[in-house]
Amino acid sequence: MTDALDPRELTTYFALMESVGVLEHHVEQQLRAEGGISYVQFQLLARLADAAGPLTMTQLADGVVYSRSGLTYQAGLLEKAGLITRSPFAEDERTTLVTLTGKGAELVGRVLPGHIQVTRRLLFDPLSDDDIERLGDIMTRVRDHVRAQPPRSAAPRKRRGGSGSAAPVG
Amino acid sequence: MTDALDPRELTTYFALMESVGVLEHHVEQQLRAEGGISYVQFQLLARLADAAGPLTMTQLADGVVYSRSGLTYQAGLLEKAGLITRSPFAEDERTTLVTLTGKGAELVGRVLPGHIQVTRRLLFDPLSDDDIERLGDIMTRVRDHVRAQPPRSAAPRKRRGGSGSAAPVG
DNA sequence: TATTGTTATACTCTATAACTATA
DNA sequence: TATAGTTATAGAGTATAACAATA
Repeated sequence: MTDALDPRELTTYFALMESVGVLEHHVEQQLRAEGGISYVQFQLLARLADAAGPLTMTQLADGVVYSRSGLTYQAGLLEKAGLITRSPFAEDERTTLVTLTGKGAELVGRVLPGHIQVTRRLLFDPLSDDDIERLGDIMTRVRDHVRAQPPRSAAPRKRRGGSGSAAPVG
Repeated sequence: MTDALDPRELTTYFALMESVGVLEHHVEQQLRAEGGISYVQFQLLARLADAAGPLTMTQLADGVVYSRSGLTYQAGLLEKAGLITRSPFAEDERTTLVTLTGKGAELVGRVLPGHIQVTRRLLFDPLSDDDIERLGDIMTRVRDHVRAQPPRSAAPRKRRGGSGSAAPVG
């Protein structure tokens, strides 16, 4: 449990977070303008498109939305907009299955090219093919690692840690 | 302007965004619990700590907050909490200088070790030293690239693009 | 008892536009 | 005219807790 702050790690971390923050902001604007959806909504739709079949609410949420209620809220919006449908799952009646509609798939297809363009312009432009491959390799490993991490996203923690929490600023 | 979707780029991009999303969420929780601040607030304080001197509001915001009002809001909270002070700048009286207080510096110092720990556990654990160095190199280039990008963050765009915008989901 | 999902509610945060003041 | 910052306000999004229903 070394506390020493490796400056190389710190630099890497801050560059990563700032870059992704700016990228995400630009991507949000593109999605909002061309598709009328937020980035979270895009992630949910894209995940369904990728799955090529229905997902349960929990599967859908994992790594995207971090509270059950937030997920229900987003699913409600997407359903109201006709982009997904929700239906019961006979084999486990607690579960809700989420299916991408044709309209939803169409929206993903319509929005993706511009999305890619923004990503190219901001993220890939200054990188070589080798950089991209290496970055993909690294981040795939990180993603698998964080996915394997104990605290499941949609399952809220119960415990309130022994040392208490600091007084909030807001 | 190629629209073709290079699958390698897409994989890289999605892995990057999901990883950082999860990392940011964990970091938010750590900051909230140990320091009572949000990630945006941490970024602002850390930027001031790094600058080792006052910054203007605009310099402070760049790449962190994307609207002037959002910045004023956050600065208001931080000032109320005694973590920063705002003062006029004699050489340009439109400008507000933001200074980190001792309490603010103390908070950054107090929160940083746990912050690093979370980052290590989620981001750096599955990476080799060489990966980290390469990732740092890549993301530093990307950060410099996005910083150089035309649309300055705190300066809102005026134009409303010719093709109009899509109907919002919400 | 644990898990899946929904609802109600309170709160945080962001963005838009209108405004002030200085360059 | 353009830039720096503030204010008011409205809207989106998130989290907590209480709830119902199934495993």
